Amino acid sequence: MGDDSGDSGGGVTGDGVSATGTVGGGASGADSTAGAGGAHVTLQDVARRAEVSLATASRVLNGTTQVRADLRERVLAAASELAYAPNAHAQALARASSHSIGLICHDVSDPYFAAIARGVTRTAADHGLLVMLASTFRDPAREVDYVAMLRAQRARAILLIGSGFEDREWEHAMSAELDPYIRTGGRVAVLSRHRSLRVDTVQPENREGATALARALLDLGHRDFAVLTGPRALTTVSDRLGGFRDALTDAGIDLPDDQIIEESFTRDGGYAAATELIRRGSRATCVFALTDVMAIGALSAFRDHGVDVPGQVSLAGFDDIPIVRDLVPPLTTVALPLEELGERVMNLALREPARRSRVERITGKVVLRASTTAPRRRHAG
Amino acid sequence: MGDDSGDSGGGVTGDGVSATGTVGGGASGADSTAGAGGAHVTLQDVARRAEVSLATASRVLNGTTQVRADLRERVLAAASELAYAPNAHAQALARASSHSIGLICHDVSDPYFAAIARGVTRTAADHGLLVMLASTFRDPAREVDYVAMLRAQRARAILLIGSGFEDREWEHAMSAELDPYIRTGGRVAVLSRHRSLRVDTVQPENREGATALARALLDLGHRDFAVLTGPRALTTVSDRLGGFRDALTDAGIDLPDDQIIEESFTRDGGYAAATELIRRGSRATCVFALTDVMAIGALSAFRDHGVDVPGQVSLAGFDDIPIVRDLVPPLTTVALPLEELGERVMNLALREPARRSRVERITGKVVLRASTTAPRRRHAG
DNA sequence: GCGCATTCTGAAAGCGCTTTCTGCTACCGT
DNA sequence: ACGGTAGCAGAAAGCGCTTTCAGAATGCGC
Repeated sequence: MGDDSGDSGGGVTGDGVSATGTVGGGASGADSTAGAGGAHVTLQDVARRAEVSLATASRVLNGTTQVRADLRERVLAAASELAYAPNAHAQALARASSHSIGLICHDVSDPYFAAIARGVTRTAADHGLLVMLASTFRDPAREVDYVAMLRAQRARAILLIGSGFEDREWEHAMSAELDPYIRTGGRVAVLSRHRSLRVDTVQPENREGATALARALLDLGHRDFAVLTGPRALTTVSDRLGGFRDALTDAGIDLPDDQIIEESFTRDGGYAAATELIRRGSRATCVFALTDVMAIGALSAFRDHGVDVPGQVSLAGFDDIPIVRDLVPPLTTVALPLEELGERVMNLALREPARRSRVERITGKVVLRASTTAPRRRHAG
Repeated sequence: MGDDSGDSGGGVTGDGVSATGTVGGGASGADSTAGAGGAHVTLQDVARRAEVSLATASRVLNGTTQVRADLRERVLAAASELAYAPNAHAQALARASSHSIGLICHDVSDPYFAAIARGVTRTAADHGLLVMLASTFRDPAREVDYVAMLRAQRARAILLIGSGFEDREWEHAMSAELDPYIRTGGRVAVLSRHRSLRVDTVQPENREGATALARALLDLGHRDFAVLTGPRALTTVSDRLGGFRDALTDAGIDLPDDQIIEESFTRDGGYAAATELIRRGSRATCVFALTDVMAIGALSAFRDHGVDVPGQVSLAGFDDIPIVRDLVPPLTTVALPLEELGERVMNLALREPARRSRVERITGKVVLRASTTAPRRRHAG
């Protein structure tokens, strides 16, 4: 009875399946038991077959208490012969706790979220947790709905990965869901700034990152800038835009409103914004796209319109999603350790709740690549 | 009693929260009820507060039966005042069905899976379902474990998105989990070919797609090919490689074994494979990477080693992940409607189970882009 | 060989919800 | 005004599991 079935936590039988072979008997598989539209095998069935009580069967499968070796064997054998799978709902109900966590992001297929989700799922797996993934497709209302669903699921933790909205009504609705969840022991952690949510936070230093980027671009000699931005209501937008603008102001440089183009936070949004910029005949020598994803779209737009990057205009992004290394030219950006961000926010949610909310600040690192150079000549208006 | 709270399905209270204001009383919010580490609000609590029976409260919240208007009001009010969230586990237990589906892929952060996951989550959301996402990180054992977990969760359906493994032991272990799941009413749908799994399938025509691609490349004038491939045990690999090779063979052209480089199915795998190809001094004028993701790595490797694409060597991929439009040069590939694939596999799983497993074949479309041209000159060994 | 401490097993009470099943009230036709 | 029939509320029996509690079996010391 050494180290076998050290089955920590999960209670998943899985590994027992192939052990069936050790049971002497005939070749009768599981098929001798259940018919076509068979009902679920319950712990009761297992107990009956092993000729033990329900309690004993439960104890064996959970390793709660020591159980006499022969009974133990019988239960394990019965469970695997019947291909028993515990009903997680019944377990969750009886134990008043579940093995899943909720992850809410804007869009899984966005490389930014995908990278973070990777960190989250990996970490969750290390703890035997299952991730319930929700994509809001950038609809605030849907975000609230999902929190309600996850609350109903008694998710052990809820992770909000998307940027917060600066919107009174939304904040109110969100709090109305989150507060009772937290009050009953739910854990919440968010990535990026959420104005009014008093929860544990992993906070990329968007403002500082954008400032540092602006300085680096100023150092390259740029004086005329344009910014491709997402919806103003997102905290990420106001932080990055604010930090960038402030750095310019400090350097005595103005960022005219007509050089700030607002579009959706997507590749196509970036494409549209850059196209609009070209249409307006911008004199900017350097364009800052608030996210790499937008920058990718912008890069293609410039290429399609015969604007050379960085020859005619320099382009910078933010996030350092993996793909930007492979672009031509490789993109200057503010690097965030995305996968680690996911890992941290997961760990934060798993840690003992603190008296007051914790904030982990993550510093972005400016990475200058070939998409930015010193301005050669004015980009003719 | 018109169209308000038409609360179809979900039973999520959410929207009721702000209605609290209509109750005349004092400013006492929910805080008058629960303390700090408060217990969960149960339906019983709601019923008590509304002075109705448990059954009535349940009926109101589910819209099962008509309930007298005043009682109905009282229940709704009580629920929102208490910020009641039904316990999904208890519901799942009582109803013997749940609102979640399982999605198993290799790695969410791979654009191929991310795009498919997007289609799946969108479709799932349309049906009020929550997606439990599992990334196996390409570990077959983990894949089986996840099926066990999802089975325990009584997921309404399990979607296997990754390629199947051609491995007896794995197939056996997988069937051992899947068979009982299906037998008890679980729905399983897979994307890509799984040799021994008799389940509903959305099947991209990998073989045919690769054949068509090969023909197109032959038409361009290429005669010397190399292939960058993933692990041979994946059905996707054997199908695409097989189809490609067959087309060459039909044209009387040999694909030497040393021109087939096996690496992991990732961007870095593609990079490594292309680097190895260069090291070997290949005379291939055209390289086929079995996936776009590998092709992206290969493209960067060629660039880093000063090999011009398509000048010195043409490069083609497979899948048409969104980003390939933005590469330089844009990648020739076999386009698969990825998001639609996710949608289809989800719908397949949701449809009434059929007597025998259905197979939806999806034809890939060869898209020639700038990464392939006619061979100019032999790529010097 | 007896009493007591020590395991280990089994019976049973929930966990929070749905859903019969039963019983009531109120309304209809005549 | 009366029987009949909807229509609706409440009691209670589960759903499948965990876990206390009490009881049975084992081992020990003396």
